[in-house]
Amino acid sequence: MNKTYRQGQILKLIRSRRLHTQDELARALRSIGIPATQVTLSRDIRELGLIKTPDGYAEAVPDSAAAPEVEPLVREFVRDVRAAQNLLVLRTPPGHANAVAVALDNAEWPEVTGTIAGDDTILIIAPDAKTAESLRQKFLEMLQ
Amino acid sequence: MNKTYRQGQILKLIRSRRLHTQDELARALRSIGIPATQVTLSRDIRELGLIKTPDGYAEAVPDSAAAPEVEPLVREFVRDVRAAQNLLVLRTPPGHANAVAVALDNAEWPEVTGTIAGDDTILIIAPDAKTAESLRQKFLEMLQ
DNA sequence: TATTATTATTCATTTGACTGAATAAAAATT
DNA sequence: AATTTTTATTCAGTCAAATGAATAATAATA
Repeated sequence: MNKTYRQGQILKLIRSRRLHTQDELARALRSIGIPATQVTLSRDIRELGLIKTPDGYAEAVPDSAAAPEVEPLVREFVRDVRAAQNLLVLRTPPGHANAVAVALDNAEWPEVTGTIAGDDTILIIAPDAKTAESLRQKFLEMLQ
Repeated sequence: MNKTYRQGQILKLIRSRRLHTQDELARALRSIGIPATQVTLSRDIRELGLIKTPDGYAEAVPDSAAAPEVEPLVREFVRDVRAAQNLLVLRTPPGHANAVAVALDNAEWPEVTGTIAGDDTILIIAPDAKTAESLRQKFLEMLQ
């Protein structure tokens, strides 16, 4: 069973009814044909940034929600990294730039003053040229 | 060595100089620290939709460029699929909707009249409700 | 056409992501 | 505080993607 879909159904379930424990959630999922153990749900809950409330599991307020990790996204989607002055230009396959930029924004690195994403290009504004270059190195290391 | 990055560097290389054979390309890559065999490059070239011209390998004109496969993207990114009348709503993690929509647009399925993508939501317009429902099934099967 | 050069495919191996069983850790309850 | 319930972690197994060696298929050239 597909992980992203399972996580989507977890979100759907906790929005529609109160689920207080991971075992309860496991049963709810099983009833819609998605088998998963408590171990897997523990991981899903962390990845989705869910929090446990007296009313059951709930989504965290946006800013504290689980931020996607930068490195896996860079490793999967970044085709090229170029520096120009204090700017960095990352290229991705078509349509993927935004996802990488979202992760970068959430990460709130000091080296990243801001980002703008198009369809296959991300512009990263760094504080200065030196930082941009070291940031470039950081990305290249992620790409090995 | 990372696949997406290697493919990005292949694009960069063929834009900057004429590379006539896959072995030539392999050598060019090796010189910038990216080891790859001819076998791997044969696959990369297909995935990138490159074409062989008298001036060496080149990118295909956009429309005939290699379209990303729908199924792997759906499997990796789609969290939920809902139908309403002749419309289908797909949900993805933040930032990934566009990539899936790009693949759907390129696929030019008869069941998909058009798509609109936001940040984490894709609206698919189908010709009619029946088609929308069968399309929903198609997606659910991809997700197993 | 025969030969050589180039590219694509098959098969086996490697690698990493995902998952579950067992269990440790933490929280809740008695 | 002791017990029970719930959650997180470790370790090992499974599976799919990525890759290369060998080789088949195709294209270019003599």
